[in-house]
Amino acid sequence: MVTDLKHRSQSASPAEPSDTRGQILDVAEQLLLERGYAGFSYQDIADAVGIRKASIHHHFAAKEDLGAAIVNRSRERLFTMRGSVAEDAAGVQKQFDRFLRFFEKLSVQGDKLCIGGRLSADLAVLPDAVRDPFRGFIVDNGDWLAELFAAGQRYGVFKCDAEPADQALMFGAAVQGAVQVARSRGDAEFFRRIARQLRQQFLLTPKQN
Amino acid sequence: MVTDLKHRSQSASPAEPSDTRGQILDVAEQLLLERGYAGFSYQDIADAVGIRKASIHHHFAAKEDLGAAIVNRSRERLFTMRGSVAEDAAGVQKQFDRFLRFFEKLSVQGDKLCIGGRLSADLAVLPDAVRDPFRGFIVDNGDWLAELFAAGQRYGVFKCDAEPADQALMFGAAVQGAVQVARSRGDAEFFRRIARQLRQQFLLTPKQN
DNA sequence: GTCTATAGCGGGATAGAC
DNA sequence: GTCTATCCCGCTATAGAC
Repeated sequence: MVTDLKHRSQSASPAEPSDTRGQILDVAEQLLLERGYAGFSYQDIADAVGIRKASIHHHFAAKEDLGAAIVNRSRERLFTMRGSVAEDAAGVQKQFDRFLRFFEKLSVQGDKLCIGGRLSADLAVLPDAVRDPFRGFIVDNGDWLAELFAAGQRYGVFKCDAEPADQALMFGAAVQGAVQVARSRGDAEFFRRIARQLRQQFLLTPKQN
Repeated sequence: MVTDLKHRSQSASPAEPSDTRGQILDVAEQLLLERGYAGFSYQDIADAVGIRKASIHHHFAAKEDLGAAIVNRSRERLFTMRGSVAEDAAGVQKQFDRFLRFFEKLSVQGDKLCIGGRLSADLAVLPDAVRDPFRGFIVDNGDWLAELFAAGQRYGVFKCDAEPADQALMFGAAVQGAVQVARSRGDAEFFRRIARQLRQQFLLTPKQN
């Protein structure tokens, strides 16, 4: 279950101009994904939102509170967006597709990593208050992928040549690595090539696109 | 060709106690892989080597010089370690294995990323003097993997169900992602599971191990 | 809830003695 | 080649007026 959060209403980005807390959260998340946890400052956020950096402390007393809030929001977002694993072939295939497309969009829209890849790279410089919820996020995500692959084999969507849990693990790693490779080569086309390859590798009836 | 470097003799770690420059380079590389480019300081290095931080500037005037030196050394090391792509089945299989094992060792020995994953995550906060040689490193590595997979199909080591260049891309991404996943879950066993999966996926005759 | 002002720290970098 | 001492900067965080 997802931890209960006070500010559920701000889950959907972007926040309204009147919602300062939401704006801070949105801006901080973008900066985090682009530059890493140590790579953005309250000053950067203040400039983007149009307030003074001291004011941010009113909404997030310490930076680690802000970091934890970003992680918790992502976790909640993931949870509601993907829903439970479907119980028929068409549904599973759709979820598989949506998953891939989510990362493709990230990769295309520029210089960002997904929150998983980002914080996993920052792990050594993360305060406990951020690292702990992040670990939960990672486990959540892995469990869901394993379920998806199990269902996919059951309903004849995926090839059955290995343990679904191991396939899910490899698939997750490949997607994460693909985002990175595409970014470091400065060319989103690399992500698409890898995605096509993954579809051929795992799906019994891969679509063309 | 690898750019000519003045200090080739320090390529093999660890450096002797008398070789201060080499020691700085070794320590800095470890810190970089663990914490990222912005996550380590001249002070950290000074403490580990047992000198004052001002002394480091004598060997590396600015931090970006140190960063560039680490990248260039890694590039050179990769270049000599792997050699040219073999021209027979046994040789290719051995190189494929060595490649996987290199990352497995990284993953097992603890809290580190490979230099590719590390700097690719730090890309947005990297000075040009570090980013440029790093991009060269990435391209080098991708080219070599593509050659390896082409040879592997030619000599019947790998399965032939796709363009070798695309397979190489996906393989590289999966390995990179696997290092990250294993690290963020704090369990090197995940890397081994993914590695086994990759062998089954690509090799015609995967070894048991 | 936002502001000005400032404390306190650690970063990279430099000057100059030895 | 290493040292001490110092500069200047940007960071997180706090105090207190409005």
